[in-house]
Amino acid sequence: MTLTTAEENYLKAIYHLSDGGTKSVSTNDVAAEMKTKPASVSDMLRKLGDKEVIEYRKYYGVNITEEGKKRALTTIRKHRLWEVFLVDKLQFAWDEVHEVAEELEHIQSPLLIQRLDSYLNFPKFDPHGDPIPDEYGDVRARPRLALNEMDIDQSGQIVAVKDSSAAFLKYLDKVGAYIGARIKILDKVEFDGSMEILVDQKKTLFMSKDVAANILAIQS
Amino acid sequence: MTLTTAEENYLKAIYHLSDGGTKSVSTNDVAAEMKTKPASVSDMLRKLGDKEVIEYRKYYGVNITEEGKKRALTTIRKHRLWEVFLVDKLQFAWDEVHEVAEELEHIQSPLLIQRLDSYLNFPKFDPHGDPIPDEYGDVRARPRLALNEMDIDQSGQIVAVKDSSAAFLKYLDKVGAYIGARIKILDKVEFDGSMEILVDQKKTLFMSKDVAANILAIQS
DNA sequence: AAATTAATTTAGATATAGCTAAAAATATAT
DNA sequence: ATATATTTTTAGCTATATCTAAATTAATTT
Ligand SMILES: [Mn+2]
Ligand SMILES: [Mn+2]
Ligand SMILES: [Mn+2]
Ligand SMILES: [Mn+2]
Repeated sequence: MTLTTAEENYLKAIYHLSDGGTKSVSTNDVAAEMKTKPASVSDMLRKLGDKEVIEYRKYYGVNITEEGKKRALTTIRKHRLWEVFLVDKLQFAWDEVHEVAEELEHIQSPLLIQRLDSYLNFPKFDPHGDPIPDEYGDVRARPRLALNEMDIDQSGQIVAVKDSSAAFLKYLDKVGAYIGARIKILDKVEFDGSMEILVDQKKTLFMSKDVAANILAIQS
Repeated sequence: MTLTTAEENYLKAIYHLSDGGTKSVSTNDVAAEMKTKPASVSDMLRKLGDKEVIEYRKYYGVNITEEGKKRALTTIRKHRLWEVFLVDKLQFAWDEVHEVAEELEHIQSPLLIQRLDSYLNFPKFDPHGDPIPDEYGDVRARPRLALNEMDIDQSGQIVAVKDSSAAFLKYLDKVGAYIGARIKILDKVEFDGSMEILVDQKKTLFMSKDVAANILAIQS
């Protein structure tokens, strides 16, 4: 059973919204994520249910099936491999890749993806620090926590961003935060949750709680 | 005015059938090329006419406009650049690239194509010897002639194939004919037009007129 | 010139993917 | 328990891209 481009996009959204298939997802949530109307989502959920990639009970939201999870992970794998290609080989900035990858992920050719993976040297993470599922859909997820969840004096390393929007990534570029940077929490303001962070043992950075919540790190 | 994927594919077909816009093209010819029905073509020609990429007079076939030519050449440029990428970087065989390129050519991102071109070192020809239009749509076409048009004792170099089907390309691989090979016509059989060709000064190759007609060379 | 054949278009389907407006079901508050 | 609010679905419409069958136009014979 093949999925159309629209169906693949919906399935990927459902996979993300359900936290990898662990929660059920509402029609309205899908509509918001897909920037479309609930009425259109209802139609699509019926179709995805017929194709057995989701379990759909009218009025009670959807759960992704094992088959659906596998399909979604294939699309996510393709999306992230293309992002690596664009950044590593074509010198795209990390804030320029998402939209193009959103198209490239729908190209149908298992050989292409296998060769691309090998050409890129089997990368494990995309330019935003998100893990790339292997060809069987296995994701080796690292334990990550948002900067605003870290305590004063804790050290770590930035490994990913939660928000991949161009606006956010450009802001990170500007202030000098990047994936791989070593960080230490210097201060947390009780009042508004804003933070002071030491980057690479030399640069001090002030950020709002909102920004901190979108930067993920591993502790060391 | 943006074109849909289907419209881009039709326009490319019309461009090829019209020999680069020099001849008008019939509905039936387009239907055959697109492996679809004349009725579907009539519908599409009306749409392409509305978008002014072709000039459409009912019952009298179509001519591609300047704007249409420009659009078609952009799609052809993208198709051929992707073919080079697949062969040069991902080790695809020249008979494996066409279908994937047929999808990749529709990815919308001028930056992507500009970067891809540069990454591939501004190739002038695709893996089948077809010229790659530059970003302004200019094609520097070499004078080429089919092997069956060459005379005994003439020498030259294979520069392209007319037929890019996997079946034909695999056959060429098997007999050892490839783009860049130096050739000399040893014999032509009057009766059926079949030929005897010397490849790279060492290997003798027998081929039917049909095969010879699909191999293009420059004389030397 | 009329008849026949070939090419092309139109009419009326189907399938996908979206929309708005109205109806229905579920959840929440009084 | 009833009323109200929220969520979700259905109905009906639009647009794209295909199809088959019927109608129309153009080209070719006789
Ligand atoms: Mn997508
Ligand atoms: Mn990413
Ligand atoms: Mn195509
Ligand atoms: Mn080619």
